[in-house]
Amino acid sequence: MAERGRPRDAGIEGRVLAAAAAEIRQGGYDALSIDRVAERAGVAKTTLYRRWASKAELVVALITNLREDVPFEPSGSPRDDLTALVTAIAANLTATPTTLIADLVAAAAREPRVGESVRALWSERHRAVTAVVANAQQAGIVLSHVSPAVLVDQLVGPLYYRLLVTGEPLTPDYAQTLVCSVLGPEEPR
Amino acid sequence: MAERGRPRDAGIEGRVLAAAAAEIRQGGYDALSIDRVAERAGVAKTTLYRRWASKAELVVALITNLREDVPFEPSGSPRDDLTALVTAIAANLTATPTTLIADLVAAAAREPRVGESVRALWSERHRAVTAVVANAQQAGIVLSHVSPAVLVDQLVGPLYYRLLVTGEPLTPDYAQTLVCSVLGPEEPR
DNA sequence: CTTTTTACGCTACCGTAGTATCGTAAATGA
DNA sequence: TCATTTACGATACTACGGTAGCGTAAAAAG
Repeated sequence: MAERGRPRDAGIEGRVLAAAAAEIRQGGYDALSIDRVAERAGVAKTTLYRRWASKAELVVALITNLREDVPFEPSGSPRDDLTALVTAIAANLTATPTTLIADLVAAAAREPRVGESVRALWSERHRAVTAVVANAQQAGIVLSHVSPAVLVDQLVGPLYYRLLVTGEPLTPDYAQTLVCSVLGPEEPR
Repeated sequence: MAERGRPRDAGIEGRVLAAAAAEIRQGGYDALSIDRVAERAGVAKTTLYRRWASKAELVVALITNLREDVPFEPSGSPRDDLTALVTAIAANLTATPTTLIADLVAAAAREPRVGESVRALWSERHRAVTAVVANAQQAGIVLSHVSPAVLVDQLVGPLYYRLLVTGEPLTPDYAQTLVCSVLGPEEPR
């Protein structure tokens, strides 16, 4: 059962990811050069490619590592929950350089493995939003007969559309408007 | 007023675009090699770069050229119009290789000039959808108080979101569901 | 100790996008 | 005719992502 050959150097992965993080932080996806990352980490390029199949996979691993899980507890008010979730996603998108997201999306479309990783990255939040929408619908707050999955697409999709296609900014205001459009106008208390 | 130096060879642009179209048609964005396009068109690479600043700009010019304007006449029924428009956009997106769209989006995020071109490409349809939504809202068919621009984002954004992020297919059914979600359930006649 | 297996570094290599330089061709203006 | 200006082709170059091959180091199995 034990490993047969020479064991992998345990420090390499961390050093490479640290070097990659330092590079990508100041210049985005394009500025991250595999040669430079390898040199900075004191590692041969071939060794780097033994761990990650492509630059895109390295970046995905990097993002996955940097990601802090935003804990989400339902507050009882679906409207507040949805607003918080959508706003958080929007904030996360604006905090990340657009070119990085775009290049990641492009890599996901090109390489199936990267696509899976990217989708796994977002599935957690996607599920959270879906759950809140489904609850709101069952509670009668959402009047639409449309399935929660579609409503989620209409909450989150516009964020990506604005970011990647129209280039318009993602203000907190906009996130709230999206929620209002799905839930209906806020009722006065 | 007349041009001063040696005039540009009028046939080059067409030959290059034809060669590029032939290459991109069988392999997408990545398969399009500038060197091969230049060789195929019988043109020096430097001449090619004198006309298009980057591979992305060449591809944008290519798409712009290939694009046929889909004429749209309002039918009087906003629901039918919206369904037709959204379905047409979805069909157009699925007909184009996803990697091509993704790479174009990535190039748009990287190079401002490409971004303008890409946005100009879609602005026409975007305006058409906006006009229909605004009319429907004024006619009282759409009950939402949300601005037409946001509703348009919620109609079109999910298409891109599915295509580029979640990877789910864009069925005609889905387009109709999006319209129903915005307009409310269809009323029986 | 010897064989086998895996990891590593190194060098060389391929195809790519894009740039720089240079000689030359084709036009205009004096 | 001659200088100027622009376009073109050709060559060489840089930096990049990614691959192949080789010698060697470190472990386990015999």
